Amino acid sequence: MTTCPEAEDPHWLDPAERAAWLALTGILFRLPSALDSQMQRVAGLSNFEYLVLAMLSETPTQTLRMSQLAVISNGSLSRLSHVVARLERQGYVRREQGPADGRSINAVLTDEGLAKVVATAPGHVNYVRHLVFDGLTEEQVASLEQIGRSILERIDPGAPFDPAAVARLAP
Amino acid sequence: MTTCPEAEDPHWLDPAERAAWLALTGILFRLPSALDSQMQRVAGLSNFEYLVLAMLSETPTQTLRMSQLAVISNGSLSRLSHVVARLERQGYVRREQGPADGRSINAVLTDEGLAKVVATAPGHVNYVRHLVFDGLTEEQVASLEQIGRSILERIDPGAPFDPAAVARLAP
DNA sequence: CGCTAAGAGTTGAAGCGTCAAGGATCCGGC
DNA sequence: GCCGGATCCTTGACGCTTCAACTCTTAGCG
Repeated sequence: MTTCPEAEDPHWLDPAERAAWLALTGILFRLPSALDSQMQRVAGLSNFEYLVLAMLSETPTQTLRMSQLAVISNGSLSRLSHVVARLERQGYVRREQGPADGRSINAVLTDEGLAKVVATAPGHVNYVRHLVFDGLTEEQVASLEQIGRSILERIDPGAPFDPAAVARLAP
Repeated sequence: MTTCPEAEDPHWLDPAERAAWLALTGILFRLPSALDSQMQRVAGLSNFEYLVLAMLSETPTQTLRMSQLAVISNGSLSRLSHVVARLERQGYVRREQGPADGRSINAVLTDEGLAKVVATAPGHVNYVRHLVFDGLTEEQVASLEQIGRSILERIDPGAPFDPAAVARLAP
């Protein structure tokens, strides 16, 4: 992101690319809002807060250290710190010292937090399915994955793709 | 968005869908940040601010009424109002009464605003090409458009897809 | 052993978006 | 001709994210 080609070469998008770009930016603006407002309405959570809880819930011990949690939930450490502070205030998460490294802090999902995820997840999945997958063929789903991976690889070369894979690295 | 199926039916995503969903959420989180920070760095503008200026510049008279501009730049009217206020302070945009309807306000791109777009657009397009299109085949580009349209149609049924088409409706 | 550099996490301030409220103008029925 | 509702836009407050310090800890190196 720091080094990138910005050579001025007015080489515009062709019509097919332009159409695709329009569709992509439309998604970029509208899908997060849709997810956020549904989540806010039915669970009183932001989409990112839910994601943090969900990631914790998918781990064997409901525990993840902050820096890992930040990566797999696609957020900065600073953002996560603020969010976990809020979630802790609401009783969904608890923070404790990691045993090995004196610098590390583990976020732990509380029972209430787990209950919240269990209560919220099905509706969330249904909504995602309704907005995205119900309208796509199998081939399109496969294509979407390939396209997404390609773009992600270009934004952040060598970045981990699957959150679960990152979580499994946990000590 | 107000009415949607939330019947609790724990019908999870299959592996292919899950992989696609991971890729899509990755894009949803990371692509906007990447675009925003590049735009901030090279032009001192947010991506949304740039979009507003760009939409105005593509219009024959560099003029669009606020409500239309809000739609084609994928934002709420309130957001646009704040943003145009900032852009006006910077001298890139001017606001004037629409002649026909006493309620309508036209946003007009100033000469400085046009110059800003002209200076910024090539680098932006190159960056978009670099992040997105350089990694995709023709078939994938076509597929991306279809997928995007499908999702957008489901988020907001009957919404206009092509900004240019909306702009052409301008009186 | 110190001593410096790098990593982990937190904090506070500043900026932006959303939401709810409000003022202004237009339209439709009576 | 006028009153009620709808449309267009703005405003202010609040909440969240980012950014830039800052603290505390660990690792490397002489």
